[in-house]
Amino acid sequence: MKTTTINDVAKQAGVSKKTVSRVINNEANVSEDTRAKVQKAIVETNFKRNPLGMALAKNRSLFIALLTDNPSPGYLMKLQKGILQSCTEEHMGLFLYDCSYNSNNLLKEIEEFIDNTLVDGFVLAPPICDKLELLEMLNRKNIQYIRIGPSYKHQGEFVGLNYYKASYDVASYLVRLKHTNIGYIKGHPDEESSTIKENGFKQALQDNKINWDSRLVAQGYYTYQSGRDAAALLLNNKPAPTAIFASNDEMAAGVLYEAQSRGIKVPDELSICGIDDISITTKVFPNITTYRHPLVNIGYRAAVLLINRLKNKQSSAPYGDSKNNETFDGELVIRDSTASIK
Amino acid sequence: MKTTTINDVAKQAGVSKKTVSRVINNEANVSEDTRAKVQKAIVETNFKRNPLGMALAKNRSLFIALLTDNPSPGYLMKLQKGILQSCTEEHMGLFLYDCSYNSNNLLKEIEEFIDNTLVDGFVLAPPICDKLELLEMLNRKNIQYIRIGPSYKHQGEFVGLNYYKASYDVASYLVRLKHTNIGYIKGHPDEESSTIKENGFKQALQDNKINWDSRLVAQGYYTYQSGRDAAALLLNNKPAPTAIFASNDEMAAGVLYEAQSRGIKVPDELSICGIDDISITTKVFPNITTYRHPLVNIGYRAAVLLINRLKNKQSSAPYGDSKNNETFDGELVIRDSTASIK
DNA sequence: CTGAAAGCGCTTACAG
DNA sequence: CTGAAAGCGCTTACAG
Repeated sequence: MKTTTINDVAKQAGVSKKTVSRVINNEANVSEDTRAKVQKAIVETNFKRNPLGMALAKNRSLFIALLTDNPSPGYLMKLQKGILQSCTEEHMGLFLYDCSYNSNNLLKEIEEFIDNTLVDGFVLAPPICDKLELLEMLNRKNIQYIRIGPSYKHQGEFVGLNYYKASYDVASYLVRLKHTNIGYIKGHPDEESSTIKENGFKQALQDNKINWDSRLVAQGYYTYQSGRDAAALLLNNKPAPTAIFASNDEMAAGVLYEAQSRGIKVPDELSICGIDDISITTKVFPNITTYRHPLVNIGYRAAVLLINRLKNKQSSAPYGDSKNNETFDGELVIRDSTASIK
Repeated sequence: MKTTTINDVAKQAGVSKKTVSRVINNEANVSEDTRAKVQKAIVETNFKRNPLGMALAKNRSLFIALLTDNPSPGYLMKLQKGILQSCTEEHMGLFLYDCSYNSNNLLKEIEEFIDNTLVDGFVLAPPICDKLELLEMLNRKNIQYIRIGPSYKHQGEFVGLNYYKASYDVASYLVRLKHTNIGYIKGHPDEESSTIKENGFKQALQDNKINWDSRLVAQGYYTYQSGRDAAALLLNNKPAPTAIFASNDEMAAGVLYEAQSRGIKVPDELSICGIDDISITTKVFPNITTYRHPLVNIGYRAAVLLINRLKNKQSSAPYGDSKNNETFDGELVIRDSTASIK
């Protein structure tokens, strides 16, 4: 099955292939007449531009990749879904690359990946989006990227989640339920988001005149197991907290398990909240109250911004230092894992 | 940063670029002497073959893609992880494409994806791997693929899971726990695996002289919600089943939720089992007894087989009709959602 | 506004 | 065993 090339279109339209190239790239300086002729020929010959030809000539593939470090599956799935959707709309393929945050030769591995696939854009998911050496390497190699996460040391563009509002709102909600003895499980110490969420939590306490008690704070790492472990610690307090706020859902699920394995009734004896609204929150019993981040949308927008940037760069349209950042708000989602103090 | 090309290597080694090409493709007919010279030059110039150049010349990208229909996230994540691992080892990129099984123009969309990315190989996950029109289209376009799932109408190669053994073993285990009133939730009616699992279940009942009771069988669709719905139906039976065997974990999690929301104690009043061993089974309380399929391994092997095939085809090595199928066994994993009848 | 030439990095087909 | 030529499908840089 011979595919039709730019040459076939040129012949059919009676123009040079350069002119065809102009049309498919939407360049200026083509008379309306010939443009129409070419477009007609494109349809007639069922022409599709071969991306490899373009990539080789331009030295840019327009392929993008999602770089992850295998965080919570539910989080990743939603993000991935949005990114994929945008890529499909833009007729682009999405590469996947799963790396290891702590690998010693992380940078080398990623450079190799770039060489092997010739991607020229990355969507960086947390926690990899906060890895400064990586961002610097990408800058050096002139590989475009967009970060999923809050602004970080002024590197690159980002699509942000409003982590502060998330934790502030969740904490305030728990206070409205008359909880004052609230355990808090922090996120991974290396991630920007952890600090921001903690600040939101503290501020909510302060605004409600509740004292901050360090015995009610436990270190987590955004993983299920770390949520369990932290809950075990917090629940050993006397008196035990009446609510535990885990700074992501993956940990909240761990808290729920730990509570249930100790025979603690949720929400009657313990309220539990998370952040993100990943799928597991509606699969466990009881469903977990959380703060919904529009992750699918966030992934979608991140990919759109990245792809637009690549395309603009290609057509040498103005692309200054103006950053196209977007920050998404979310909303509190009240479910069955929280109840008010009687 | 100018990258070094085959020409640079040729110059450095004092040979023609064709000879360099021979060396990097491991072709015969190169004297050991020049091969060594070229290899030395490759190292010295830090040469990396540009995949786009090769792809354009050969009209094959060696890129592969994972084609999914967004099944249970946990299932997909494990599969993806294995595939990714193999791709990384082989220095290949993995494209992702999420399609909609029921889309009217599924085939057209996939053809477009192929045109846009020039992938020349697919890993087909269930349920998409059982879509005959798709397989035929891929055959026609001469796109290689490997299916994750049992043999199906003699199409293509596959990496199979032993579904029969899975359900036979789980059912037998429930019988050993003295359950005789066992509810069964079938898989999606369009998927081969559903029939095979049901056969395994029936055979186990028969071998243990337990009568098959159609009121104890409910239709599921491999989704969480369908598991809940089916459980609701089954639990309305009088007497209610003492165990429910869902033919995948996603549904088993739904069963657990439904039971708990009715105040039914698991495992004391109801035992629950699934199949697959996806991550949710160890995140809910109680952890769910299941049959572990080595999904990471399965994904890994599938990608290895596919990539080898592509490479062999490329080097025109013998590639007959000999199929390289592999079938993986799994193992029963007993956890806390099952108990014996007193 | 349009096109002929040269080139991106590699391979195939052929000649020696 | 080795290489010069032509080509994969597209674009850039230039000329008109």
